[in-house]
Amino acid sequence: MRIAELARRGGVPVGTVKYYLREGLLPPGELTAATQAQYGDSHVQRLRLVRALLGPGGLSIAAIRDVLAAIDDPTTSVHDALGAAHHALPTADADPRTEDWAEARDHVRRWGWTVEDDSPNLSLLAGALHALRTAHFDTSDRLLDRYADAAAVLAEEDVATVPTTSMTEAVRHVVIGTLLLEPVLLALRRLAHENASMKRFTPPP
Amino acid sequence: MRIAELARRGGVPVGTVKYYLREGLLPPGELTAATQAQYGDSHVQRLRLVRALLGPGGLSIAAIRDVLAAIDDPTTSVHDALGAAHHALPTADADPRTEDWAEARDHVRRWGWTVEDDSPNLSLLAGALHALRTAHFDTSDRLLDRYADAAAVLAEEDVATVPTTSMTEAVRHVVIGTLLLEPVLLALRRLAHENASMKRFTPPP
DNA sequence: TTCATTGGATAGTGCTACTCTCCGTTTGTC
DNA sequence: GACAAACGGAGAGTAGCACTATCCAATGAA
Repeated sequence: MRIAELARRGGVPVGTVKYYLREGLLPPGELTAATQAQYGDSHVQRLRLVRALLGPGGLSIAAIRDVLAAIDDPTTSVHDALGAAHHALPTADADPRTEDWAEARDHVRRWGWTVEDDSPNLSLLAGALHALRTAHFDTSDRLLDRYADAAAVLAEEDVATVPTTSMTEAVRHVVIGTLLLEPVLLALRRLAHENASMKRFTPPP
Repeated sequence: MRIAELARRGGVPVGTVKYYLREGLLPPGELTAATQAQYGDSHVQRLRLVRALLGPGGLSIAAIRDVLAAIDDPTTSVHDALGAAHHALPTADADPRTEDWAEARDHVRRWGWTVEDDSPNLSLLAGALHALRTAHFDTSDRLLDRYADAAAVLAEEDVATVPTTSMTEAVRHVVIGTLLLEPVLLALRRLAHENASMKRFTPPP
């Protein structure tokens, strides 16, 4: 197919496809002449993946480029691909202060989790906890433990369902599952809040 | 205090404070002369709240304005404040297709949750599920049920710990808890993924 | 033959969250 | 009492991002 059909099947304007090609998010098509190229189904799938990561996934163009590079690199291990996905995500702009970072690390240690010492996710947690504190919102260890328990249960499940057939598939599954299930989880939590708040604060008719 | 100290205590440049004043995110100080105003501790707290919502919270200036208006309005009920917070959040730009929306609603019904028929969170869930599908990521009902269970447990806990002393405090607690615990949950899930992936895919030394 | 479409490159747009500059006024300091 | 620094307020300007528009020569379909 040519660029117009690729754009149509991906649900985006032609100009946007050209932009993605320029930015390296889509591999170039196979040139059949100086001004003619062919695209295949793999291009359609890649385009749709880019759109999913851009929208609900909340990634930037640059972050998507990193994630795709990790997916495409045949030497990437599943664990490294997950790391690449984490590194590619929007990190806290300013590195959190040492005390916040230490607090985050202590929590993780308390739960018996093994993570990299310089994991960007530790900075993320530190930043999130710092934000709560500056907003004067008390977070008891008990509350955090519950959140950690829930996160652990979901993560175990996610990792357990990684396909072992092909490394490429495994990497794809881990990256997409990590990134695209996040908005699902947030939406579910908000809906659950709505339900719980309804039951608690509005009297039945 | 005057604007320079307010800015220092909030950790932002003076120009940014002026911008927030202009945008209505901070109430004006008390004028003591034509070019002199006094700010209090409440301004510092409000400024820090704005920064927390802007950074880890991921809200836009306009969204923050709506959330603050709900917090400040003495007639807001706790349930309405939660709704205001949800409405203020970045919603999926395009309204999801009817089939996605119906699927989301069916899931919620299956879990026995009571939510508004036109809740923006339903659109959010629909968009998130649609993104997974376009990325060719299979989501079994069983997986979704696990995520829903986890979300329900956390939401029950969150709603149960809302202070009942003062309505203003309750509204503040609900809004901040809803918005600022989201990045905490995401960070925890990523750390749990890192831990689970480490245990599963890298052999012990 | 005609005319829209193609791949490719460059420049421009709209939006957001600031940031800069300017103004006349006030304050603290010498 | 002089005077530089800081003040509140307003408007214009900036940087980054994700496109979007325009142009070009070459090509394909009618």
